[in-house]
Amino acid sequence: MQDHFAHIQCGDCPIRHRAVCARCDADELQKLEQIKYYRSFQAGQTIIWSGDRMEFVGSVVTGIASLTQTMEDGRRQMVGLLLPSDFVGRPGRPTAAFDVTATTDVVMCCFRKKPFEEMMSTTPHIAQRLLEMTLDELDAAREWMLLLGRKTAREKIASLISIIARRDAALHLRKKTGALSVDLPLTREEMADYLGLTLETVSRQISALKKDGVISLEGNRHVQIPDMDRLLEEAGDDSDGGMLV
Amino acid sequence: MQDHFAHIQCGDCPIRHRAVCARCDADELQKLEQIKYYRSFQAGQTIIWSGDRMEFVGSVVTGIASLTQTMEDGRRQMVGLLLPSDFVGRPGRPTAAFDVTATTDVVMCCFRKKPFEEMMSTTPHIAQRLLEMTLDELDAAREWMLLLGRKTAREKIASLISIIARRDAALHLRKKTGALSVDLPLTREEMADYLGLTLETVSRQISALKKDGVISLEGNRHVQIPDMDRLLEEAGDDSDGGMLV
DNA sequence: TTGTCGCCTTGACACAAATCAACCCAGCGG
DNA sequence: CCGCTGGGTTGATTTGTGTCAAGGCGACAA
Repeated sequence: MQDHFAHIQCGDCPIRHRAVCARCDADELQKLEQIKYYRSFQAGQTIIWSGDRMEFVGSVVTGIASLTQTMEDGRRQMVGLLLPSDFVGRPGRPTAAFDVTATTDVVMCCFRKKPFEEMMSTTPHIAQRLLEMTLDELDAAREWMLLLGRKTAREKIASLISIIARRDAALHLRKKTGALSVDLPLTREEMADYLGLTLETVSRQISALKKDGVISLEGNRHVQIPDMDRLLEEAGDDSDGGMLV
Repeated sequence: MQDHFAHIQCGDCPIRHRAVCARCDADELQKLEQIKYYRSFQAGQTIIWSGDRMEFVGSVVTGIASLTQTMEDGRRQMVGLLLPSDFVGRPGRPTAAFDVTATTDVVMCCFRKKPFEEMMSTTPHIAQRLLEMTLDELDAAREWMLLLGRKTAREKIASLISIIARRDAALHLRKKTGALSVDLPLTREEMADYLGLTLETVSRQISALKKDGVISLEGNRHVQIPDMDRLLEEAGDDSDGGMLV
């Protein structure tokens, strides 16, 4: 990925925080150590409610969390998927704008918000780093708007699978050639909420892609991708670069 | 609006740049004056092509511009609407991610990118300001994802009208009580591209809302809103706060 | 073993929105 | 005056997804 993803490991934390980048010096890292703590959440547990006062910012260390929005009548839309190393929080904002839910068991590395914000105002490159990350998220959200507004159900499914495959590959630093396989970290219903579909349509389209040989399944969750280019073509994706989920 | 929208006028520029806020001192403003210039665009003209190298950042001064994405087969999705005072550009990024098109005649106040970025790295509050603005845009994009993924055509139209009314009211500092009226700055087709619909559906739903007395029309573009709460109810909107377009 | 539960699949049918098509109207230039 | 063009409306029909309903499968507990 691009150089702006350069990041280093933060103390004894097993993941690399993208917000705490290689530009941080030893002093800064030590300050971060002092305000950091870990929190665990069980699958299904709500990490943050929309509108809640947030007392921390942080990164996902292990597990998957999702950002969702719900209408009064129960219609739900997932607006973001948080994978390990993804940043959570809104520096400079007192409250959360969306629900954050643990999809699997989740461990988060949190920084107390107040001191983190103080660091931000004295350490200009942290604000710049966060700005870059937020711009990436904004691009991703806008890409997703194209998917939600204009793609067919089949294209939506193909897009989702290829994006998870890409993120997965980036995370595990696997090579991108040959046959890939991915574990879908979401239930059919969660995929539906992400894609603006119903779970039945998701199921049907996955079956259709399987029947047409675009993917093959092993169990319900494990997907093999014999030909990534074919999948991308099904996704209707011209831009196969840069997209974050 | 919230205090983070606090902003001051920049030199002789007729609008207030939200990125150049009250925290800027005289020195900083003078630096900005030196790197600023104006550009005009005609309605329909493309301001920036996706992928182009961008040599400036700036704000819309007058007119309306739109951020769009197009698939190879021509399907289009508008991913943002840029009204006067909205910021354009991606500090820290060399290229544009989406097409920017002038919907009406547009005047932009631009800052040369390189010196602007240099100012950013020496003036921490500008990066923080931009981070806050980008977080707002991200929230708006995510709200729009709910609209695109889960709302009906009727709800989409009602949402669009109420959002334009709100932005308009904020811009002109009108009071929000009593009957409102708004000019739709978009053609039916542009609305369709924004809402993930076809222009025929847009037209039909506007007619339906008119028939049901939720809005009334004067010409094609001018909308009166007898009862804003009724419109918000039609929009299925719980959160009537904060949303930017 | 049997029952239950969560997750998933598949079928039949309904319906909202897309598609295709005709037409209206205002503005404008010749 | 005319015809033309761009934007907008409305109708008829098709179609992609949603909705409702039944059932499969694996995990787990009694």
